[in-house]
Amino acid sequence: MARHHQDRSGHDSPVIVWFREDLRLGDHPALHDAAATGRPVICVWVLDEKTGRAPGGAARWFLAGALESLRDDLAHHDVPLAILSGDAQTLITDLARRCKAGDVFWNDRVEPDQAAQDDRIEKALEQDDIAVHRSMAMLLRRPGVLKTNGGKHYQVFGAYWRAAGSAGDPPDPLPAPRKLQGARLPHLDANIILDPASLRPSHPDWAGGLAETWEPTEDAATERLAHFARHELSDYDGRRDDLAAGGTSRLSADLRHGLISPRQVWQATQSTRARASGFLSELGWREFSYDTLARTPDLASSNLRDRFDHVKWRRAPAELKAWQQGRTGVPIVDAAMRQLWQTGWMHNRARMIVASFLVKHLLIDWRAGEQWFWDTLVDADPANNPVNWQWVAGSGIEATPFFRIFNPVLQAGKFDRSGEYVRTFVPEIAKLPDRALQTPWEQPDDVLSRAGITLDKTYPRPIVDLKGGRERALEAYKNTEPA
DNA sequence: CGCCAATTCGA
DNA sequence: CGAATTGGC
Repeated sequence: MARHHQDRSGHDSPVIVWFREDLRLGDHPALHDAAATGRPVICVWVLDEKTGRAPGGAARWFLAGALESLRDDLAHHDVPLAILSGDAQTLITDLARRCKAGDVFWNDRVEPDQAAQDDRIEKALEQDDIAVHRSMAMLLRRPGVLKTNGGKHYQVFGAYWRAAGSAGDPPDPLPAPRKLQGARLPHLDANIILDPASLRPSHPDWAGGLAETWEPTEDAATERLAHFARHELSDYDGRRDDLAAGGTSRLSADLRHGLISPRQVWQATQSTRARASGFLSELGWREFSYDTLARTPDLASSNLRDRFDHVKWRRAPAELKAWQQGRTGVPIVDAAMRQLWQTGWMHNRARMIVASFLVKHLLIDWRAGEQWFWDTLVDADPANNPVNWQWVAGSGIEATPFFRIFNPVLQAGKFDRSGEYVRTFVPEIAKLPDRALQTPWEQPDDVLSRAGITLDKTYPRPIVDLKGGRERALEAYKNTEPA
């Protein structure tokens, strides 16, 4: 525990806890340490859209609920949460001065713009003689800690994760503070107060689908983790790739916004069977992605491999739009894109299929796909999202070879064998028999008419010939090979 | 966490 | 002769 201040009159000065991507009470080092001072606590959260990457629409919807829920949870302890909007440095330093706080606690951010802002704010506060206490809670380990023997950053996930394994287990999660004492908020100008509800998108249709799918509260996230660990984890490897089975953890949005912590996930999944499964390495990819983001500020805008700067991406706005709206004419792609639009989430296997289709078959710049995911995923993550898009495009670390091009029809045969995924999200072709479902354009008229389908009217023909698109991509990617 | 075609396997 | 495996792209 660090040094504490007492104000000159001898009263306990309040301490401030600045919440960021850690919207929970459990395993929250900043809140935990603030509570341990025994002094009254004020909590604050700031939307600073000019620092880092402003959250996309679906993430804002999730944030709205998570903030309302956090405010309620803190209110049970009579601790206030100020939800503000504007320049974080101005707002935090001003709040600290005005409530005569002696200490400010936060859990560090990793995104480079935000990390730099944290450093600036720490300096500004310390000039005011306010102590800053910083912890790491959003990752199992601070970025940059694990290095190769040559002192370099790992370029290959497998090596990175092995090194992480031999570096020992991460610390156990902290309990939620049992006793918290709130302080009164000072008067806040109306123009800096943010009503979380205003973060929700105005499209009622969109918000409706999100509300049916997600419950952005710490309690629900904790419950989901426990349920996954107890009932689903043991068969994770067998079911994770089944598009319709729901065999994945679905914890991505909770992790992204910090309704649960990676250390809690780690602890919940330590059975022998769980450790042998592929699940923990998914957590590892998240660590690896943040490790990359920490030293690559332009991760979402620049190819990690320069050779990809010469790829001639197609400008094809109509095809991009068809992809976004789920009307490419390839059922498995359309099902996935509609799942994304309707629920704010897409199965991981489906993410690979639609990304490969956009970047390879349509030869459209991965950044266009990355941006669409950023806007529409409730779990849109500044590290995972660009790292995975660059992985598919081949421009990233440990990327797929340029000639690895998913055939969406074969993928559908392997991972949507029953057709349940396509039938759920592309109902207009649901009456096709299994063997015809994934390739309506290849079916004779009688099969189509029995299923009530008129190509180009009730369902489109593919916007790209799969074989031709594949060959075009191979040609375009040729010059990305190492010399 | 490839595709495809050639080749080998195995009932 | 179809399924499984292999190797180049």
